[in-house]
Amino acid sequence: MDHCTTCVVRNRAICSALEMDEISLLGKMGRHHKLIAGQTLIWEGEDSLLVANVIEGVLKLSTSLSDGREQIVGVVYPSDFIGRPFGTRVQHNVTALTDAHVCTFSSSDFDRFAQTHPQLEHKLLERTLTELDRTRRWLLLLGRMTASEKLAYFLLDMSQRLVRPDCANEGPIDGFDLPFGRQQIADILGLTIETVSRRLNDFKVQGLIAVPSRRRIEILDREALENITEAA
Amino acid sequence: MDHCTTCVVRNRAICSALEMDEISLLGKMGRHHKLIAGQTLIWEGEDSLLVANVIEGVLKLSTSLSDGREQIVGVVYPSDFIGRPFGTRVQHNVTALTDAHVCTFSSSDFDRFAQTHPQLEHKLLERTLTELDRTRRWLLLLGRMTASEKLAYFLLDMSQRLVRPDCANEGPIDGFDLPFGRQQIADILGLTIETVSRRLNDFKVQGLIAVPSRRRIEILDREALENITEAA
DNA sequence: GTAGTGCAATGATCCATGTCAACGCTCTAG
DNA sequence: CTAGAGCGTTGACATGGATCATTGCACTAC
Repeated sequence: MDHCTTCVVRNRAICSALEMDEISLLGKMGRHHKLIAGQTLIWEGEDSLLVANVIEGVLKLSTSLSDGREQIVGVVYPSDFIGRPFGTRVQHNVTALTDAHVCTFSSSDFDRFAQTHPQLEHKLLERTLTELDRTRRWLLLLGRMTASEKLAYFLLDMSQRLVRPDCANEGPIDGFDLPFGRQQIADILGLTIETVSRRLNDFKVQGLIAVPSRRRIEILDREALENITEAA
Repeated sequence: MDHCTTCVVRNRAICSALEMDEISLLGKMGRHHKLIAGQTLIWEGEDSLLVANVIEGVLKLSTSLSDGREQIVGVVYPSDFIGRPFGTRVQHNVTALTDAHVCTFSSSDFDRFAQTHPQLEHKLLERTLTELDRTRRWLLLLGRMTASEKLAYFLLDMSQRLVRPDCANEGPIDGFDLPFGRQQIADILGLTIETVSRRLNDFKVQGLIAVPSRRRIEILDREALENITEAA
């Protein structure tokens, strides 16, 4: 939680995300926060509007009903932005799934900065449109897919998104560690942990995947998983 | 489907949406299309990327699985934008729910225009962020709500969004005509028509709503509907 | 009027997923 | 070693919503 107005650590994530000169952006403003897995990001002050940029780690965005039912509505990775610029409050919780490092900006600082850097708005718009598309595909998943279809889609999606940054080679990988426990998978897919467990076991029995440890998944038959999502 | 390069009809919607001078935008480019209810907007050529602005009417964005299951992933109203600027293909169908009037721009024209008008990008970003928020709340609905909760939420949402443009007075209205048939309500909420029909009837019996005709809804007990969505 | 068409409502049954409860791993602390 | 906590798995059972089939109601065409 070290406040740093003159930001020593170069914010590589934000710069590479925006394809901008590092120096122009940095040392500007921004508070760096380290979060440990499970910790929720507090939008300090309750009425101070914030925007944040993920530097390291994976975080979830979630909403709940008053009786405790929870739905994860977004998962953010390094270089992604969280929050609502331009004066609207964000209305979901932000929780670290792994240890994480984020950089927050007050909404007013951010807006002021955006005005002088049209490239920022452009990049942000592109990313927001991409996120909207992703979220809309998610609607199809939640509204119309069976548990098996949801899980197959989820596993394939993860195999694309969890590509290690150090492996520059593109393309999905067949073995990966989920940043999620069973409860979180359930909260993403709109299921219960029991159903997640059972359908995952089905896949295992059918030889489509291997689960060598709690969070490790190995895809053995990608094509079969694709067939499950695409029709049924 | 009259092509109009020098656009005579002033595109009020797009201008008011952007809070820009009408003249600056118009006569630029843009093809006007009239769609009749049920008609699907064809992104002509299949590889020409388009952006569109709704001038009049209500349209749905939908995706389907190969076996016919359909999920509506967005509903757009006058002044809303459809499509993906910046060179990505849009991946859902756009269908008119009422007779509609849209104005389309080639993606390249639109992008070129956007570069010289940073306000356009700004407004577009604001709208996209709002739409993303709305879509994320929809995830909660599809993933975690029961049929009754979904319907109550839907009715309340409609009562806010279907405010006639001529009624300048803000606030939700208690009687309105849905631009949807039962099947479309089902496709929005991830239900079947039968369930929609049954739960709607429950509300009727309980005196929460009246349904004087197929598409007309009158909310009699708003508070009760709110209680249904917010907890249960 | 009748016939036909397109939706919506209702009824009977089924099944996928939720619910509740028990059990089993694995890791840590002592 | 044992105790306990935290997850994940498995089993038995309940149920909300889907499915299938029928009926009803407007509206149009003739």
